[in-house]
Amino acid sequence: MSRITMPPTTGVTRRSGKPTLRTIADIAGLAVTTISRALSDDPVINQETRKRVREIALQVGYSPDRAAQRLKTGRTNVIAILLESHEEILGYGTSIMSGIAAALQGTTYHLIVMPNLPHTTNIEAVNYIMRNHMADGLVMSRTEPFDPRVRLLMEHNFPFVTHGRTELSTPHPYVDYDNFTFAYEATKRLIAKGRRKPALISGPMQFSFGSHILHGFMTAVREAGCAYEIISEIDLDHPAGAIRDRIARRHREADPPDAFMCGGEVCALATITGMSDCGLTLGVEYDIVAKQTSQLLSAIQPKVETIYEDLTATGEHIGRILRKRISGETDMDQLQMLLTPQPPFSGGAGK
Amino acid sequence: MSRITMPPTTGVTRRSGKPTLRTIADIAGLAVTTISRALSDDPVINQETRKRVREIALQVGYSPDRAAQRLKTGRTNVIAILLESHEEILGYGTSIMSGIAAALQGTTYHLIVMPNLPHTTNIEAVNYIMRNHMADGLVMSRTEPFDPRVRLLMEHNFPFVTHGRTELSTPHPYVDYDNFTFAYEATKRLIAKGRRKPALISGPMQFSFGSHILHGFMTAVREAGCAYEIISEIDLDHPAGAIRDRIARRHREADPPDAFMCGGEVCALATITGMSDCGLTLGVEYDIVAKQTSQLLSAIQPKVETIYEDLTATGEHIGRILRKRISGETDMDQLQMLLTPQPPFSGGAGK
DNA sequence: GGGTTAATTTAAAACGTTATAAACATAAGC
DNA sequence: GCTTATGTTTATAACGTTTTAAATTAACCC
Repeated sequence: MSRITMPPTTGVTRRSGKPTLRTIADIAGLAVTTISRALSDDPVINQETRKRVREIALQVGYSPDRAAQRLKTGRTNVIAILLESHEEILGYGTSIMSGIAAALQGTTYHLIVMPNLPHTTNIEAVNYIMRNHMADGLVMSRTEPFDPRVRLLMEHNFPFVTHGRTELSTPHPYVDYDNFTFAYEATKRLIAKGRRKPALISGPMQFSFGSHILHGFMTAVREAGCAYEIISEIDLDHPAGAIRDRIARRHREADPPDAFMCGGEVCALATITGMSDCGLTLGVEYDIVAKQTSQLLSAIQPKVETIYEDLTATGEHIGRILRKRISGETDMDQLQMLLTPQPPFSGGAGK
Repeated sequence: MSRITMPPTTGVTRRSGKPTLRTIADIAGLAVTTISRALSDDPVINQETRKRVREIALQVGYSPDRAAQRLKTGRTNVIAILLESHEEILGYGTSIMSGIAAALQGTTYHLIVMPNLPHTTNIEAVNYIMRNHMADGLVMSRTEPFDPRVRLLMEHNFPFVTHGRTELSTPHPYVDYDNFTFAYEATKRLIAKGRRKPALISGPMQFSFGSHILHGFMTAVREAGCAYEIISEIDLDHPAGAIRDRIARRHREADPPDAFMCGGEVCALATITGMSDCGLTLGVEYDIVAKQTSQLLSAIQPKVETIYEDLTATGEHIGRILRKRISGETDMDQLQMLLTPQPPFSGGAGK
């Protein structure tokens, strides 16, 4: 019996035209292993060989098979973002995603969307992603002070970045907008305009940003020693119609506010409409300062003063930080970022 | 030399705790192949065996390794959506994505986002996705009458669904909103209110929906035999500020329009503001009919009449049709869908 | 010129799955 | 008791990559 072994199937009959490492190996007359190492620029491979292999790869239009890499290495090269349904307004989700995608541009990472469907809880989605290794890292928003998702992720040492801080004792990667300073400065502006009684339409209190806004607002009104009000029954998550009605109703009761601190553009528009229902004019009988995340409000209602939050930039930071975290960074100073509202305040970003 | 072969590594020492087919095989005392077939409910496997294997799988929390499946079968189980940067407003992208994700719920498909970064052309992104087999199917919006992306995809027989129709001679899968009927009925409403000269703020003409809107508008004004105007210099893609300024400027010139057909909520708000700059009141000196895609406009300005387009439902249809297409459906009647504006018009959906 | 070391390349195995073809019982036909 | 059929299970190979360990070549030293 002949002992001569035929070489394994040579790269002639592939199932599709797509070039693989073997294609390059056949052309270069080298082994598949060598090609693999050359392309990952392993210094153990001769400098010249590496160059030649790179050139052939470029020429045949090689790009590595993600499934094979993932199977072998256990890394998915995927970043997942948990999308919430009430983020559909004014492009919050899309802006953040564009930013993340921009930060991922030029890397091997792809962005996949895990929408939070009504009947799935958030924590289930997180569990699912971890258990099935759907991604190498995760992005979440709407963090709660003692967010159970964050706890779970940290327990499993799974890389993630939150948009928003928590109050958990163990530090974790985050990117956040300084909503305290935003609310503080916004409220001070209302008071500086000579308004007597500013009112707050707050974020939902179960989320961190809600209490940051509240805290900023309260600090400003206490410093000024003026009257204030926290509008009851509604928050930023309520539909515009509900906010509008509530504001109008409030005005018809005793001692109404004459200034509003709004955490979002929709909220500001709804407030203006509610006041207008009562015959009041913005800039005359009352003022508003709002957070701006798109170009809509300032174009429609320039009389609303705004403080800008750049969500696309936020997304870029999130993407960059998540990459750092995945590649092993543990120094929290490198993994946390607090974005300060822009001028006329303390301009620029940085922790 | 002994000819006895040791059985291949048994599933005792895995690299992680994650159960695989081998885990189940070891427990059941069957071969890996059998498990694979049993789980795919292959009738060649004994009914009882199938049941037993399913139970074990459930018990150990098995879920198949997507990378391995993908490597073996060549199918990615991924749907990609091409995201455009100007879709960031009012949650267009997020709504569509939620809808698609809902249609994908319960299947093995994941949704990945391919953002169209400024320096990448759309056609490059399509090419990239096809060449690298990044997905089994693609979703695109903002179709042009002779969309080169659609041509390319059809040439390669790559499954896709567009949001919007083309005028290409070869039919292809799409989901579209009937913008002709929308514009026609909207314009008729303006005329029915006794308005003398309706004006159109059109979509960008390079896109199919722009010309559908124009056509609907023109049909209505010609039937009525009334004066009309197509506002020059701006379209729906312009920022709210630009639309506002243009509308105000136009009003100060000769023979201004007294009614507006707006293709979007932002456009309607900008128009109202522009007119308000000239001291005019909606519902008194002029009227607007607009397309509604969120709850914002109707809450803020109930005096604007709207016709609703449900983008999440659109996304669901897109998802369902793409699945059909991927699983081999070729009957175009099953793969095309035109959504008709809701009551008081011809209500309901259907081609 | 044998022995050691360094530089470079390579063979073989493995990741978890599925497709192909073969093996194994059991029953039926004559 | 031999084939033929049928129902059920299995071994083997393959998808394209990376990792481990081994092989090959070149260079250098006494």
